[in-house]
Amino acid sequence: MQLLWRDPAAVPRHGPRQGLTIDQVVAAATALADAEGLEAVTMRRVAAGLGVVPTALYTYVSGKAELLDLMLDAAYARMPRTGTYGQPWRQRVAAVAAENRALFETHPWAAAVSTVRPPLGPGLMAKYEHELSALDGLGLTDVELDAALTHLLTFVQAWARAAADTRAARRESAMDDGQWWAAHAPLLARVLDPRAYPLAVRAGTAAGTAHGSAYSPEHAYDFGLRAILDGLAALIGRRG
Amino acid sequence: MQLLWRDPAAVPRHGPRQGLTIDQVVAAATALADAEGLEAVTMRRVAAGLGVVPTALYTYVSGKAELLDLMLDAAYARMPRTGTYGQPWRQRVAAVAAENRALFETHPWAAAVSTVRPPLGPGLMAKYEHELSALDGLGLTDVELDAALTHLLTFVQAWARAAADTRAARRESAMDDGQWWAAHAPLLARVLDPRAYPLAVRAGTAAGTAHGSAYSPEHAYDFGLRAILDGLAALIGRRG
DNA sequence: ACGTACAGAGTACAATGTACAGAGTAGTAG
DNA sequence: CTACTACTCTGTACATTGTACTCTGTACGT
Repeated sequence: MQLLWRDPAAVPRHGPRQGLTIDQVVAAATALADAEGLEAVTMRRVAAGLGVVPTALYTYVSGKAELLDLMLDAAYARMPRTGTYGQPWRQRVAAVAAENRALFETHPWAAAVSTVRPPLGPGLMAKYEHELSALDGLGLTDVELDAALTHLLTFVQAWARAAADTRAARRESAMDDGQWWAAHAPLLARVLDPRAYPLAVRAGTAAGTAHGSAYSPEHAYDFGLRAILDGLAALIGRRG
Repeated sequence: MQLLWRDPAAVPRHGPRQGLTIDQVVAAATALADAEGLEAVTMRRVAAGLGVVPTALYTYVSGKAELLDLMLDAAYARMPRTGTYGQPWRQRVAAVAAENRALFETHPWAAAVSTVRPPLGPGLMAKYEHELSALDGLGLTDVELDAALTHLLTFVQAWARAAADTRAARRESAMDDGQWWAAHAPLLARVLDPRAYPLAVRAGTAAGTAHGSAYSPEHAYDFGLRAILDGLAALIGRRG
């Protein structure tokens, strides 16, 4: 908490100056996560990137969990915030979703770190304030405002996790969807009886041929965002 | 894949009989995950629970990832499937959501394991077939059917993860929300200026006092499910 | 009966987060 | 100016993880 806000009451008075800054540590860890994923962020590698011994990092952060908090809040703080004042509300809300989607595309690791009881730092506060403003003036109560935003953000994060998992599965199996299907087709043909699973085979085939794979992040995002906007419209209609 | 479907072509012909069955291994791992969470599921502890040396498990599964696949498919297979034939569609869809919510309440670890390119086993197929039937007959195309179900399941899983994170945060900080707030209030009061973050402070306070904490899983579920049903209603209205 | 293919035991290794002890440094109190 | 104290950074150490490898013994097919 004190670190998140860079609380000046927390700077030490005695001893040698620190050779690095918290921001350098956070930046090094973020660069590593961007380049090689969250699992590459080990205390040893972050330290090596800074020319320092692993345990030296513990004078900057209390542990790895706190480092992740700081990374996330810093990423929030850097998010570009589209000005959408005066635009129709569906566009404003879609812009919020797009900003979060862009965050997860720049920093795929951000989707993987937890978000409940999140790092209550300046980055998150600025983000929250900005995103609430996109939903303001629709006649919702304050509680509904918060719930609607949470619902939207939950969707975008879940989508980003699914998209990242898709990429990871593709990479680690070293097959594209066609190869995967070819490898498993014999067993599946024997076992996926259309009489036992009529709807599943029908819908699965339809979705598969429409998207070229079992799961299409692109289509899921478009469908999901539209559904959420329609759901929000119903709430607004009830209130306004 | 062969293991998921218990392919009889995969049973060995020579050598000693296996002292255990795959199902015993999966059951032991599941029991461990239910009781102590996914991080307690180590090959060593699963093996110890079965009275066997860790590396003996590798004659049953090819690695930990496959074990998790088997656990998930088995959990899918055990899910009770509510018969909702003839009920209004909103009730049918809500029942699907409730079944998945119940799954994640019985097996919190299930929310944490990935779901894209999922274990295409008998449990998943039966689940998929059952859940599609709840959405059938609404005038949606097959692709929309699949997308709508995916959207709903993504929501329930994301909610379950958030709920689990909430519980975990509470446990590991060893504070309830009141204590947490009391511990951080001085700094937050200094730093959360209502003039800098007017909407955030207003909506955050409103949500916090309404739910007794920053995030209420219960409220998020009710709000989210309603929003999704409303969004689906709009799609159905457009089609039907 | 015998060789082959398998089950399970034991050992081993690299990687992780971080606790702990020691050496050196810079402010502050006397 | 000196001594103390609080601090930074280093190095070593440990428990824990998944799993590769080797070895011993077993039971089926010929």
